[in-house]
Amino acid sequence: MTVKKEDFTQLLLKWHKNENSRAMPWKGEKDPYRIWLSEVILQQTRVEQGWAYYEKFIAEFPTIEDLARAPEQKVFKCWEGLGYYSRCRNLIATARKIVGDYGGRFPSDYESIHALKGIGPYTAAAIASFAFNLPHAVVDGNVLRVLSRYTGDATPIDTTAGKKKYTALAGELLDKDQPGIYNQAIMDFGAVVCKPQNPLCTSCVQRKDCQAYCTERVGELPVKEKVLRKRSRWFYYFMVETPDKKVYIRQRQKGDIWADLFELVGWESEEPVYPEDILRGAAAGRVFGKQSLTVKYISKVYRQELTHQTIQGQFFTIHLSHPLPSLKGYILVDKEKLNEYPFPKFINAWLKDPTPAQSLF
DNA sequence: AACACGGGGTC
DNA sequence: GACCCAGTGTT
Repeated sequence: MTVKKEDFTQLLLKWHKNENSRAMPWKGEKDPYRIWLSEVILQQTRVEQGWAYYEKFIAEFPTIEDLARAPEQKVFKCWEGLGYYSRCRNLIATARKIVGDYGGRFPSDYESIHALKGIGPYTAAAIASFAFNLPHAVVDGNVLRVLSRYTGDATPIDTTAGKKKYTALAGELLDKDQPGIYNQAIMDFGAVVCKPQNPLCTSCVQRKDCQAYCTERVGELPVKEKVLRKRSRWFYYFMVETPDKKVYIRQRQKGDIWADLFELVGWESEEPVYPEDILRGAAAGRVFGKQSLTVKYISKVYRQELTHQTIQGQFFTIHLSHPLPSLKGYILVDKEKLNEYPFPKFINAWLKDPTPAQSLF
């Protein structure tokens, strides 16, 4: 499929200039630090959702030096609730690398930018074009959708072959005299006009040459190959409180969901478990031994839907008569200071509003 | 190439 | 409930 670049690109730029009123705090930004920060926040994240986080990060860490020297936990606390927490870990690592190895100055060529942690082809192209005016075309979900529809191409966008094909086309269509403007324009166009659902085809400036529109296949494009599979997980957590109002928490390790965030004492099950069985089970015995403990509350069943998982679980409030002699891997912190630690949304839902007892059999 | 990784909006 | 969002890293 060949595309007349002069048509597509010129119409796109004209639309951007005359009809695109989408405003964002980082638009037109030239500081590579701010561009980078906004792009990482926006990976797989809607502009509306990332907006407040960007403002918070800029206020808290105005420069890359501020970010590089900040305690990790403080940065994670700022990221709390945004999801995909490896982005935060890589953000910290890259800030420290740039400050340590590049004297605080962002590298200014595509390959060096791409080599940084948390920066893939999309983010590297965004930074290269927005900050350094380099001719690299961004390929995000918007671009894939726009190009698939415009060319009427049913090649799946979530395959290696598809990405390669659309990336090549994106590079051809790029206006190399103003790559930043062009990249901004095509992403806004995808978000505002060529939307996933109910695109604004009847008023679209590209409709005359849009193959999907002309052949009435807009609703069928782009094509995705992979089917989403969901897994169910159950988490049973204990707020184990000592007489002096301290509780046990630990940091989750990498390799699973919520890496680097904190969690309460607890364990996971592949199947739902009755509260009675949780408390009677061997695992509870290993944790609490013969210690006399009081179960103050058992929460309702909390549930959270994620893209690839359904999380369910319950929270037990336990009061100890004496602190446990040792609880390997856990730290003991003041209950009042729990809000200084980043927790998954699932746990925060209960921490912020602990539902009182169900039955205390 | 396939899969894991959050949370939220829209229909 | 299904799909998608200014994707990246690991295996």
